[in-house]
Amino acid sequence: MCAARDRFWTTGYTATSLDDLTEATGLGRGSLYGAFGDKHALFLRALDSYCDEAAAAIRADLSAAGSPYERLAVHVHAMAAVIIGDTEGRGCLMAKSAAELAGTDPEVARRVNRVLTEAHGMLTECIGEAQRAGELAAGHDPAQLGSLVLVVLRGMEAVSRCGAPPSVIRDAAEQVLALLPRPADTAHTRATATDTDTGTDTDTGTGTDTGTGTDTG
Amino acid sequence: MCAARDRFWTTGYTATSLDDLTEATGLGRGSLYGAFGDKHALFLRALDSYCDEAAAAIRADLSAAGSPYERLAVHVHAMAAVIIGDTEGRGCLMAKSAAELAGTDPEVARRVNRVLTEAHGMLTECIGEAQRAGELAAGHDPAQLGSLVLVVLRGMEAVSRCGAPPSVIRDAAEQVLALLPRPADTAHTRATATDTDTGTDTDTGTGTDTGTGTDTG
DNA sequence: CGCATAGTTTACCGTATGGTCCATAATGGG
DNA sequence: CCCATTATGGACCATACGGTAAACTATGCG
Repeated sequence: MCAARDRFWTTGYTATSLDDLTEATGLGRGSLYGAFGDKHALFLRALDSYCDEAAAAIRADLSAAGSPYERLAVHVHAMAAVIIGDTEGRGCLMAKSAAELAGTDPEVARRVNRVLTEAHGMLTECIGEAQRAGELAAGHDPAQLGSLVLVVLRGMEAVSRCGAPPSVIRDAAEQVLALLPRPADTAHTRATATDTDTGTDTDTGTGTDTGTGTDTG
Repeated sequence: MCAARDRFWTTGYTATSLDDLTEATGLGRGSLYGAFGDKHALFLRALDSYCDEAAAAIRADLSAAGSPYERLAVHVHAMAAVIIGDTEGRGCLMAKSAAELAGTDPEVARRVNRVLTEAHGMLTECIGEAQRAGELAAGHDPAQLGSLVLVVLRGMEAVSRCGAPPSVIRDAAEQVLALLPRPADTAHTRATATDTDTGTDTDTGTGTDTGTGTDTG
């Protein structure tokens, strides 16, 4: 089924034919129908698999060792690195499926929305923890900041698909982390902390999490 | 050709058949081929039209009356309002085309990239002006902040297509504007300015620019 | 071993697809 | 008016499409 998923990922649902799928999987038509029912059901299975992995990767990043803010920064930089490293321009199956099908296929829309909602929840939780730990300023709604980070993560993927150079993606990742509000009593150290964090997290993200985040696209 | 564009916009390129196009346009097949050459050429014409309008709408927003920061805020809120108002979930033809075709069709990739690059330039220019006018803090690279705003704009569209509720889009728009760095000597008035701007710009964006931005999707 | 069941391959099906071609209609110029 | 050219509609084309059915192969049980 991984071969089928990859084919849908590269070519899109509508433009992937049954001949494409038999070729990719090495199975005959009857076998594909026997195992999966029909093209649409196979596609949903592939999408489910991808979405599960994407959610798990986010969860892993945001549950890892380190302080809440560090985890958040590692995740954002890892996502940026994955997007930048996607030199074949395949993008993200979830986003591409949403673009192609969410308006006409409620099954796709529902699956994609589930992952997005889950991601928003995890980001919000992590930001809330960072606030309680004193890494980020309290007094801002963590769900609102979570919305911003979520939108940036999705936006990096979207601009990459539109041919944006790596610098745009890297800059957006760095800037959103740098601009999250710090506690007021560290206002003077803010510039220093920003520089330190940027350097540290960029390196960590690139080296540690590229593999984990590969499937997130 | 507007009818053809709308059909491609709703259904996607591959899934829109020639029968769909003859129905939408009221023209026979021979006429469509006579006027446009083939399906792909018609699609590129539709995409060109859409991209030109999108770029013009951004230009209009960022060239309008008002201070540079106000213009930026108006644009971001207008885009958020358009996205939130897209209750049919049609999304943005440019983004959907990039998702469906940019990986396999260089003509599409080039067109989409042109608009994105142009938008980045306009945002960067506007942010630079806001810095020189003292509305935003100097000392940050305007291109980097432009990247962030661009990514947020594209990300709002992307999450909307994934079924995000209006609050996520609204919050992301408000937060990115609120978090752009202010001049250091207005740090105390920052909270006040943020509240004032949020209220003013939300209203202005909804009322003034919804129409202009409609085509941006 | 034989038999029943499940899995597989592949030819075939009816329908859909983008594009072509031709008869007809519309338009403009002499 | 007539004639030449262009535009149009729609029938038709060859090919592609998702799905089905039948023949064959593999597997497990008595």
